[in-house]
Amino acid sequence: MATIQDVAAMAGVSVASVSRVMNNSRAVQPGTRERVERAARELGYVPNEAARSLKLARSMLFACVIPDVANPFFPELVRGIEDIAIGQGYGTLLCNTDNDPEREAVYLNLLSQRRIDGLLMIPSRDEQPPPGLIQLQDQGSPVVIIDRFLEGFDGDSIVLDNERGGTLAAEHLIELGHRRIAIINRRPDISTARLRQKGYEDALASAGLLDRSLVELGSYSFDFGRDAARRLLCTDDGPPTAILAGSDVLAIAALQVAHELDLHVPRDVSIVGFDRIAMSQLMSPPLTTVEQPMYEMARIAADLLLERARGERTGPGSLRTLQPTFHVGATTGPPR
Amino acid sequence: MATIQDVAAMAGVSVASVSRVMNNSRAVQPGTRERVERAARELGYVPNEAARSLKLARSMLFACVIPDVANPFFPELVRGIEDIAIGQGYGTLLCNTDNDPEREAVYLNLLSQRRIDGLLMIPSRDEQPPPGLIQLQDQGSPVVIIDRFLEGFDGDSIVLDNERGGTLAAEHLIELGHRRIAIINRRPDISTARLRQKGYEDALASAGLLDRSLVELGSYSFDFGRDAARRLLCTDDGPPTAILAGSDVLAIAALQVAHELDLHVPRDVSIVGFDRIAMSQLMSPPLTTVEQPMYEMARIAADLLLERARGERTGPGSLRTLQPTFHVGATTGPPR
DNA sequence: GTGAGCCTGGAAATCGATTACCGGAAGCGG
DNA sequence: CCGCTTCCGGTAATCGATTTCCAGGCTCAC
Repeated sequence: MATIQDVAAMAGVSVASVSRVMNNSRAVQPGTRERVERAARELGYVPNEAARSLKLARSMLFACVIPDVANPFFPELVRGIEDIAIGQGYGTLLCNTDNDPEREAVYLNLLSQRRIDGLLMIPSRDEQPPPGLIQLQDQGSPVVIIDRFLEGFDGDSIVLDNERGGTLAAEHLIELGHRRIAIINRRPDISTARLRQKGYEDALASAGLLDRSLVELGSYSFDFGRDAARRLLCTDDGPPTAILAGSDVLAIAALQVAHELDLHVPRDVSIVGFDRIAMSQLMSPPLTTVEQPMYEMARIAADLLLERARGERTGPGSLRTLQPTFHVGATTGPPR
Repeated sequence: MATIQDVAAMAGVSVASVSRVMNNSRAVQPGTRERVERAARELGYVPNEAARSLKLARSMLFACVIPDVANPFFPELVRGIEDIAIGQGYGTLLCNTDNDPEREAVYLNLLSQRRIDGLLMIPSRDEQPPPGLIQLQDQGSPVVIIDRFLEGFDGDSIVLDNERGGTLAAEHLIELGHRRIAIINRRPDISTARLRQKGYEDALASAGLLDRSLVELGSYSFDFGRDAARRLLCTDDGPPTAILAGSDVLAIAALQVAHELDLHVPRDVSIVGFDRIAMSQLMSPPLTTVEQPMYEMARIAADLLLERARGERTGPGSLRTLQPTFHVGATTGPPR
């Protein structure tokens, strides 16, 4: 591997000149520049980023800590940050936590060692920042928490107005004339589920339609969605005419169950999702759902990280709340 | 930020001892170890990975270069390599090329600078290795090409027996009694499409069923799938009773079109996909498809990278071909 | 008692870049 | 022609770790 020394020797100049040519950091005589560039080319010189990082005390690395890239909800987020990062010469480290605090801790430690210049994270828990996060912040790495609300976190956050999203979804069904509206949602252990639930319940309650026997709380998993939908739809005493699902994955599970029971959607049962993952629009029929603009959120986050990494932005963290957009697809209609 | 010097000073020992304690690289008196560990803890010392990388001439970094994480086909791959990598203390850099050779080149250059210890890649073209790839290999970074066959590449490759997969899919439909079988596939500009196509055509031809007017070649995109399916199914002169789709995304598009045309699947038309992406099994009905075990392929690739990175494996590249598994879902049945 | 061998710890070189500082040459106004 | 500034190149310190080499002390067998 050719080093800056080799290039300097071949070009007959000092390493300082080579560095200046490579980084355009100071004026250099055209002749010198020419010789350096030729030497670099001939030797196939590629600057060693580890050495640069060490000297410059920055890694040119962002990290994205999320539960699981294979979950259809997250890839857009990764794309968003990655697109911005590469445009500015930053690499992006991907970390899947599986919502496991231990695995998360391992990653945060790894990122600490690497002195990353920015972290975009969806925390596995939302009670309090994990120790690794605090450490990273103490080191001076900017952190943006996205999607979930993290209790006691001191940094930038970007979230969706989940409560409003829940309200929009519920009101849509109420306006269509539904009276028996079920809810399938994750148990309220994370902020997104909690707030969406509040949105649903408040809207239903103020229309006098809240029926606790039609509420199924569990996880965001496909399997829970299937189980819950089966319980709701297989009942004898009047199944619901509509289902509010706390995520698109839950909605898709419900849709599958409806198909299996030979129920027509939306004639026999209306279904509303939440998130608007890409997949929800590729299905047939396309899902009525509340959009959470993940790509956009990631871009905003990446810009925040950049500004802080460059010192263009200082001071306390900010909380930015985006408004959801409601999209009427083909899985909702008036009840029979 | 505390450095190894600070820890040494606080513990009253030399930096060598601190390093030895942190890395367990040589015996150290229990008393010394104790003092070092206490000092490290109190100072919140985190070793600087850039300095280690520089000295040790290794980055503890793998990279994964793929077209797009947001494409449902790739996340499993990323998960696979990431799971192995973190288990061995390696980080994973994610690079989305969008199949754009220029963006790919930018990334390969970035990875060169970082002296990554291993690269798992799906090349944007398969004619010949891009210059950046050669450079990376010259640097000594092991490279594994996955999924596609890269002409003239000198390294390890892992591919599926796509031709066999195509044959399996076609034979399934032939055995069910279909006579008018259409094909929707990507144009044969990359090896996967080419070989799958060959598998389809050979099987159909040897049954005397190949009908070129029922072959639609374009891209793997959802939109092309819709257009092609519409052309095939909206015709007056006897639409096909079955469709072989070159990917699950194309199959899902065809399924959507069939629904829109009020055609029942599989009664009116059978559909077979390829890849078995997670989504294909969440739909209703679940897709009949050829499985390409992406997670498994990624794990094998990661193991190869590790072995080469550690010098446990040397010598010329190998080509490993995995056999596809055929899964009968609910989108195929006998023709009417 | 003594030399060989082991154990432990420290001093210093090293990895490959960046850049502060220095100095010589050239330009230039008076 | 002199002194000041500007331009450009080089020398060497520096970032924060690892590791080689060396030395002192101890054990132990003979």
